[in-house]
Amino acid sequence: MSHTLGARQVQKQKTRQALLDAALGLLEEQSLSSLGLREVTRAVGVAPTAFYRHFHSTADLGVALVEEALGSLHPMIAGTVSASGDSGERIDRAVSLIARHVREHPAHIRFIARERNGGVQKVRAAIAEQMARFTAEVRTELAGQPESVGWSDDDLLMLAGLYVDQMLMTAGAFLEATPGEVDQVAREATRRMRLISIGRRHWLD
Amino acid sequence: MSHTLGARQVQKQKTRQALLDAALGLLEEQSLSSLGLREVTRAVGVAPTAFYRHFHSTADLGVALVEEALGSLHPMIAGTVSASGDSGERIDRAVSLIARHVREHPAHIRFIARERNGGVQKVRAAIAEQMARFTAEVRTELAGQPESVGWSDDDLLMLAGLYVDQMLMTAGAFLEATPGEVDQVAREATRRMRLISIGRRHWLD
DNA sequence: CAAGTCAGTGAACAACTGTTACCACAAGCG
DNA sequence: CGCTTGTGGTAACAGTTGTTCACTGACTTG
Repeated sequence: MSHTLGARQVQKQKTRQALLDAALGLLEEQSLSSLGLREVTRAVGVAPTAFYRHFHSTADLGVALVEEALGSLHPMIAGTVSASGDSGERIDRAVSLIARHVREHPAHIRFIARERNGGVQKVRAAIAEQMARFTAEVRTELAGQPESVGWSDDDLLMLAGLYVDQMLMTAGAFLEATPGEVDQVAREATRRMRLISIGRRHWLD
Repeated sequence: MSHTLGARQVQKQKTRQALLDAALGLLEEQSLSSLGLREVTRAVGVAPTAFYRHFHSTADLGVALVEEALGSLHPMIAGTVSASGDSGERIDRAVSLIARHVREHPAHIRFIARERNGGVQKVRAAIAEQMARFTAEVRTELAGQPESVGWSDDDLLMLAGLYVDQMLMTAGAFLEATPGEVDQVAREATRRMRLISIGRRHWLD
């Protein structure tokens, strides 16, 4: 979509990415509202003023982090819901996909879980918007399944929201779990999803 | 349980409560990890050093806030689950009880929702402990209901956790909702709870 | 190749932070 | 009553913060 950009832009993007990475690292032990601009630049090794070339404020950086963290989740969510097999197999597959994603990108999902109700309004809004997008995607995915005949659009959206929220909570539980607790978290999450699926099957009774 | 304590202790408790109240107010627009000790004392109108007479740090104050905020929730949760009537009536009652509690103590539940995944480890742990206690209470409450015959203890605990998490998420949704959206949030929460209840009814099939 | 653009630098600013040591003075107690 | 206890206040400390201004020098463009 864009022709090869000059060495100038490349270097700029590299610094910008370094700022994002450093911020994500620092946010493992604090919230965005306490993240200082100087703290980030110090971790990267650039002058504090360089920050302004990329972001207006740390809140702005937070919004960029939301895009980065949730952008990579779109394919996963889609793959989770549209998997083949019966209900039980799909749930197992979904839970292990979540576990893998948390293992590979812990800082990203920690950031989302933390700032979803965090102290920075713009970041909360950005996360809510992306989550609504997820929910809508899951809804259309669910709509194509045979179990969904006779469902109203509203009810499908409700079910999708329930699934999405449950996924994020499961991811958060994986994060806090010690290595020894991971299996138990997975089993609990599986049973929760199974109960929801059972509720889905009898919703129209 | 304690005999009337002297005017000394009374004044101390009053200051302590003022610090807690001021902190809760300040935390509506930021997270605990960015809350400064001086900020709190300034809001109360006492010297910064007075803070140390009551708390070691702002993290300590956060733990105290957890007790205050979740202590008042115990009776509500119990009343929610053990209400009389059929499943649908109990759900409606629970949702409106949540709505009322959010309306009356918005700062408390905002604090809990925010710091549940917040940047302060000790506060996260305190919230997790209280939530586990809630879940256990709901479990024993559920165990006494006729719908629970044949359920294993593990499955009851799973269901209780699902309910408790759903309640907190509903409370959080009420918080972010504009006055015009409140009714829609209530309806969505009701439908979610209903689906879970349906899943419960057919769990042993 | 000259001119201009712009990412990053360095110094300075006023304001703020947590923490310390020391003091004042009212309450509690022998 | 005198003595101790302990809440709260004052003053000062070394560091930190966000933001400004003028600057350098490598890249881009005409």
